[in-house]
Amino acid sequence: MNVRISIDDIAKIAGVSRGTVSRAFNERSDINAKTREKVLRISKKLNYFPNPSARGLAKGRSECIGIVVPDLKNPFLPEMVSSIGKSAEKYGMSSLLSITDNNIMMQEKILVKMSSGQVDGLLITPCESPESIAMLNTMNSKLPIISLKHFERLQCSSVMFDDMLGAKLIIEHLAELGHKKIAFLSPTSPEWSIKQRLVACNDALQSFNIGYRKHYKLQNSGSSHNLWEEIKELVFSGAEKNPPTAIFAYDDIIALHALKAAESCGLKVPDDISIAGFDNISFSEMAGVPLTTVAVNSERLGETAIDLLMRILKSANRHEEIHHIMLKPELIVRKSTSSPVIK
Amino acid sequence: MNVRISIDDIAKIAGVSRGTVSRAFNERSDINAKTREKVLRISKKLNYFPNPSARGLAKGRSECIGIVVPDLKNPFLPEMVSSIGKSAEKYGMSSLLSITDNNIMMQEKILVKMSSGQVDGLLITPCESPESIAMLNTMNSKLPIISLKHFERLQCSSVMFDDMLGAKLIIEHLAELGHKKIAFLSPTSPEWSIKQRLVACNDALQSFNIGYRKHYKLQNSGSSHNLWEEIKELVFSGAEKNPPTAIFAYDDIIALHALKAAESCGLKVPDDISIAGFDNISFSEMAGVPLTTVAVNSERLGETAIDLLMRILKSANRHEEIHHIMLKPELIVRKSTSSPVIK
DNA sequence: GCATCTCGTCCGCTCGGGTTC
DNA sequence: GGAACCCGAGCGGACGAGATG
Repeated sequence: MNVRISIDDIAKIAGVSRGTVSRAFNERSDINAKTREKVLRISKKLNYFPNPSARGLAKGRSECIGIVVPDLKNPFLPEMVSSIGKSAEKYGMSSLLSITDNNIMMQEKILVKMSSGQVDGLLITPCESPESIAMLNTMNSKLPIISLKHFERLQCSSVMFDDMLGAKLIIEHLAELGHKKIAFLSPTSPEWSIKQRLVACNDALQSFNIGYRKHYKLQNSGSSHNLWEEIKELVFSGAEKNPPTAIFAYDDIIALHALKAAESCGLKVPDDISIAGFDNISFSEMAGVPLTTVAVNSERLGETAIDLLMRILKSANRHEEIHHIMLKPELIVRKSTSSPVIK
Repeated sequence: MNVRISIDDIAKIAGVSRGTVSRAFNERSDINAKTREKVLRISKKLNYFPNPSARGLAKGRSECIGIVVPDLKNPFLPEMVSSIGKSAEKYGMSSLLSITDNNIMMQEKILVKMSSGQVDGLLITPCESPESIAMLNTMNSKLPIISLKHFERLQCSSVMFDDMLGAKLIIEHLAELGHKKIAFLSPTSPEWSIKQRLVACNDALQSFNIGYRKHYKLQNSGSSHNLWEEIKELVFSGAEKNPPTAIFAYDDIIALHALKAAESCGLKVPDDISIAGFDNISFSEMAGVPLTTVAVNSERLGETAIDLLMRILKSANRHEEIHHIMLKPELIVRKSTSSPVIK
């Protein structure tokens, strides 16, 4: 019943030695095409596949890549994970997924385990703490690591979307529509990408000679259920004396909440206020008012990251290579932005 | 630089034998607490963790569970995957994720590899084909498999939400609101769960003496971008002579598209038409009109599935055990349903 | 000499019998 | 006679030197 079939069984049935079966599965040249075919045919019939643990031990690599993310709440992340997984599969690599919940201890535990030979390389959306960055810098000499965000002082390769360019595209779009009062709406947390987008915002506003600078900071984290109520309070309450005519939200989730907040106050989007997001998650297209946003092709992100990782893994002097790849985002104009209505 | 530290290094530094280091990492009793602590302290300092491949080979198990899903598009799936991953982590198990894209060949390839010792157990949302089911039935004798859906003739354990009860709750809710014309809106595919919900629908309608039976079948698959346009055509076009006053959508995604379709035709939800979904994905709460739906707690699903898998793995006669666990869903009434307005 | 195959060693660890105090 | 530890075999496969034709 539970007999696990091994390389010896296949060898015996095929009438060859263990080594030959091994060669059949390892794309080595010193094996007759007919023999290989025969071995593979028999293996397939018996659902045999070389034991990955034994293989990993003998080869010194696991043929497995690690994916470490804080959560899968923002739809952008599952899209990315899915694309990473499928790209890895193309190289014959399996994917080990771990969720850190943004907990540094958890991340550390996972990284130690993964770097002990469980995976050959690592794609990570890291926690943003000095300890976390220090640890990644250390690990990177043992294990190729690709960060899916970038931070100051992070010394490993990264693949990410160009935050600054994305923000610039949005601000330019809004400014060109004639908006003079554009606010940025983001979580409070000191995330690198928030900082980047804010800087790009201000730069762009300056280049349009717009002096209005408002940065609304949300207390609740990104996926909180009543985020829109907080936004309502923060942005659309009567307390705001000089309200913006356009809002650039840090991401689509926040933009969608802003949309709901505006509508719940009787405001029409985009007539009364324009709203733009970032990420182009699938729901942004089918919101009540389809969202203007910046598209970051998560498919391409995953593919690029895996391609880079595989290139690094094949490279002899992998430790000297650090690549930073910035993917260009694209402006997607939908219905949630328009010229401000003069009243 | 790239020196991989091994059990022997730790043993040497700690002044003990390899076996003792091993015992420290394996919760075995025959080791002095002080010795264990010392070994673990040294290991931690050097970021040492026993090589999982070597461990897997020696132990005959990988301490890894496999998660196989068609995709991560419907937000329900990432939620489930995330919860599975975190629950597995609690047992010290890593999670190997694979995306099949609903491709049977891909699923087969993945299953063969995983069952070759890559994972100790498997959670899967399987492709619905006879070959797929046959393969799972075969594999189940080699590897504990838990299906996250149930089908006829599937002979392995399953953990899932009670489709029929969920559908019943929705129909009862709508009927009690006074609806007499309730339509079911689902994809065309012959999925088991669609069939289940349809049957439960009809049963419930019958028990309320409602003769109106309309089943709208969508051609596009669940996550298509212009699904709402298809719904508009199918349900809200003038062609429909006897339109329903309430729609029960197969899942929240479809319900949200239906919402958009209705609104794009100038219909008010719920005044002109009630709409209900299934799954309670996070967006259903913050849609323009918050969605009445059936909540299936994905956290609990993941946890239950892993608990069951671990129980099976520990059980001596695992091959004789087949468990089917049905989780009870819960009705969530929001704003998208109300009594029909008499005109 | 070349294509193809066999054989023995080793990968890093776990496990349990044997040993020590 | 335990508690705590050492030691050697073996897990399944990769690999390369040597054998065979």
